[in-house]
Amino acid sequence: MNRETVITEALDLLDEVGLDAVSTRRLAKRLGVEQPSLYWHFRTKRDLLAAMAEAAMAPHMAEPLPTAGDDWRDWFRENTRSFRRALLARRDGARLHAGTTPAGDLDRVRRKMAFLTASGVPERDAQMAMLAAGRFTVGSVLEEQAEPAPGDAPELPADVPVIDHDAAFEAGLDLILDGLARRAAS
Amino acid sequence: MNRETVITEALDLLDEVGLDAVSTRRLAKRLGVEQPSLYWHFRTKRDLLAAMAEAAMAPHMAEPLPTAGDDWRDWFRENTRSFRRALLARRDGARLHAGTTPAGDLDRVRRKMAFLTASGVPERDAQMAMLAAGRFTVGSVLEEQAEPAPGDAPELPADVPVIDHDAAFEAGLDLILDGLARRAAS
DNA sequence: AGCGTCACCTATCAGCGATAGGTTGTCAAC
DNA sequence: GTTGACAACCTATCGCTGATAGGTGACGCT
Repeated sequence: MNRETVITEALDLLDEVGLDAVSTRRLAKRLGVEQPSLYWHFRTKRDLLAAMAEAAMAPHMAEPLPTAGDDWRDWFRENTRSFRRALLARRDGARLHAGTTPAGDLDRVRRKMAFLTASGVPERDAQMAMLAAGRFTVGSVLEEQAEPAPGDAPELPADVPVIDHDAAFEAGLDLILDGLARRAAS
Repeated sequence: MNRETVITEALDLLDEVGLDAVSTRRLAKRLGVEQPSLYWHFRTKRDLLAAMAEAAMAPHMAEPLPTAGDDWRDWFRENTRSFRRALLARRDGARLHAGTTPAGDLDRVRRKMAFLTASGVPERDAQMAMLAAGRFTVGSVLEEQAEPAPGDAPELPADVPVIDHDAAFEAGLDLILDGLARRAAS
C-alpha cells in the first residue's frame, strides 16, 4: 500500500460518508489496515487532508492552458467553471479545499496571468479578478454543499424562491467578468 | 448563568483559542461549571456554534437600513464591508459563519432588496449581486483568516508579492459593483 | 550473515461530544 | 408551611477521535 492508494481510497470514503465522518480508523478499516499504520504515510491527519485536497484538484489542473488565439473572456469563464466543477465533484469538496493553504502550481498561475495581460487586461486587474473569481467560487460551492442539520426544516415562506445554484454562480461570474471587461477596454 | 452568558463567553473563548480548540469542556471550565451542564442550554454543540455565529453577526445586523435618498452603489459597498468587518471581528469568524445555515433576518433582506429595485436595479440582478457579494466576502475572509499549519514555511519566491487582503477585497467588490452598475444603467 | 528501509503491528494516551439519571435552589399555589 | 414544578446544575460513563511509543517481519543489497 502506498501513499497514492491511501489518497484515492480516502477520497472515495469522503464521497461515501462526508468530511466529518472521515476518520483515520474508518479509512484504515477500508484499507484493511490498523489505524496507526496511516501515520507511516502521513505525519498528521491534516497532511492527509491536504493531500486529498490537492488530488481533488487534479481535474482542474489537467485542463489545458490558454493559448494566444483564445478569447480571454471565454477562457476566464471556463477556467472558473472548471474550478467549480472540481470542488463539486467531491462531497464537501469546498470545505476540504478551504481547510488547506493553497500551495498550487505557481507556474500554471503565471502562465494564466501572462495570457490575460497579453490579451490586454491590465496586470493588477487580472490578478484581482482571478482572486475574486476563486473566492467567489469557493464561497458559492461552500454554501451549495452545506447540508442543513438533521431535523432542520427549511420552511422558507414561498416568498423567496429556492436558489438555483448553477444560475446564481453563472450570474455572479458574469458580474465579475463584466466588471473586468470594463477595465480591459479602457 | 443563562444562554446569553454562555454565548458571549464562548465567543471570547473563540477569540482566545481559535475554533478548533473551542470544546465544551474548555468553555465549561471558563464558566466555572461542569461540561454536561452546557447541554441544558444547547441541545448539541452545533446549536451552540450556530448561536455564536448569529451573535457574531450582531454588529452587521445593527447597521441602519438604507433610506430612499441613499446612493445605491455607496450603500451596497458599505453593506458588504460591514458584513466583512463582522466576519473579521472574531477569530475564525468566516469558518464559524460558513458552518451554519444562514436563517438570517428575512425582513431585513427584503428591505434591502426593495431599496435596490427602487433605485433602478433590476430585481434579479440585485438578488444575484447580493448573493455574489456575500459569497465573495465569505470566501475572502475564509482565506484571510486561514492560518498555515505550524512549521509550514510560506516560502513564496518573491516573484508574486504578498497579497494585501484589504486591497484584494476592495478590488473584487469593485468588480462586482461595476458589473452590477452596467445592468442598472441599461 | 548483516544491515537498512519499508510497511506494518499492539498497546495506550488524553481529549472529545453526548447521554442517563440524580441533586439542589427558588418560588408560587394551596 | 408543606407541596410541587421548574431551572440549573451535578456525577458517572459511553464510544469515538487523533496521536505516540515501541516492537515485528519482509525484502534487497553488499
